[in-house]
Amino acid sequence: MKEDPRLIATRQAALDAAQKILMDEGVLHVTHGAVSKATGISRSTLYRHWPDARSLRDAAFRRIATPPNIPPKTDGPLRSDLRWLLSVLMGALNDTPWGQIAPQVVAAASTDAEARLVITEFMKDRFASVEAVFAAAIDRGEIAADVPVEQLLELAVAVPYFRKLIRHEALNEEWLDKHVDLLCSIAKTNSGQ
Amino acid sequence: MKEDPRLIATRQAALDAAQKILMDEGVLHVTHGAVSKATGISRSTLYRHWPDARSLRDAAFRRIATPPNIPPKTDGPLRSDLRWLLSVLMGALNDTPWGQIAPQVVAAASTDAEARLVITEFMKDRFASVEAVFAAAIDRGEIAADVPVEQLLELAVAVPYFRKLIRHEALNEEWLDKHVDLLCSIAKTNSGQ
DNA sequence: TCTACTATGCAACAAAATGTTCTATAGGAG
DNA sequence: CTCCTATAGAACATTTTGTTGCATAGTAGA
Repeated sequence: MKEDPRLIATRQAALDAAQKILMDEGVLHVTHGAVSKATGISRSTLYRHWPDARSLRDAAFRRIATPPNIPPKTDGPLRSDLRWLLSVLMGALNDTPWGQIAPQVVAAASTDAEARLVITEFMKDRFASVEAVFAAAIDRGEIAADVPVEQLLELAVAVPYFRKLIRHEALNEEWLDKHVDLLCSIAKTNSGQ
Repeated sequence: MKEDPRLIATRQAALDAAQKILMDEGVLHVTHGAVSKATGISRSTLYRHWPDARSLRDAAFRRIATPPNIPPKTDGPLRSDLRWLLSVLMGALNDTPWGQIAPQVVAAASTDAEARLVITEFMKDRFASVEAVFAAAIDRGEIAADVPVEQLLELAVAVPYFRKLIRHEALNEEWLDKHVDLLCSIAKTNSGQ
């Protein structure tokens, strides 16, 4: 049995609006009333879909926070693979809802286990991708087997997040080049410690 | 003319409670009603001090977000100076209200110019401290003059914040040692690029 | 097309949170 | 002791939040 198309349409329109409100005005303003006014959907219908304010906010979070699962390239030289992957991450932070919403999720995570789960899952994927790139480089003998991969992973991902979420500075091609340069340089000189 | 001691006492007690609520339950629960119930101060008095919910929350934020201004040590070897400074930062993130509240400030910053200002000011101080450490090391000839200091600064600060705020992982002595090791190693091998 | 089902809109309602205003009281300053 | 002012408390208006019943309209299936 298929779902009633009206359910789907309502949910979609409501979450679209909730997402926009979340990004533009912050989590405080994501309410049934605000979504109703933005969409024309009646409050009672919204309450039927999401029984209270919290479930509505959670739904908005979860919808945005679904990560685009990106399989890493591991064929080129390390520099090329790394640049491609971080370029995708940069694009996601700059141009997708996730980039705008991440700060709110981060904050929610400090008091909400659900949001914390969203983040750790998301990060696990990120780290796995970057790790695959380094592992391939080690397999190819391009970098030593004993480079501190864990730390490199963290550097690779921490810096773009820090710049974007905390410092509110631009992530652009120029920065990306420098960042990749530094990572490669570390990977190639920091073995055997 | 001095301020009425009752004003001071009320403000302090109220903000103490607001701070605790902010950390324990999140910004959503910082309300005049909640603070009144927690402190015994009447709602009307609280409204006299902070005319609306937003100003109360802002006050709670600003009170916590005041950074402890830490002058860096620049006399020892680089490794020692760096470790001392990052150890203080680690301590602040682990054990002070700032560490618990930072995620909320980060989130607020995405829609609130005031919060954004708090963060950038705070970060400017952090960066200046770390920069002083590197500059001293360059003066002593301990590291080359052309190491990419800007990037090193960012690495030094980004990683602890990322671990704490986003990954919710522990900052401990073991991690600190590794982090400082890596930073020194980068500083000493990455000149002239 | 006809029928049974169900999601929606709407209005009325209850409950709680959010602000406002007034008055009596108590603490602090000179 | 006296004036000033901050607070407590209650009464009140307003907005937000959540609930319920009912008429309407869209959907699926025969």
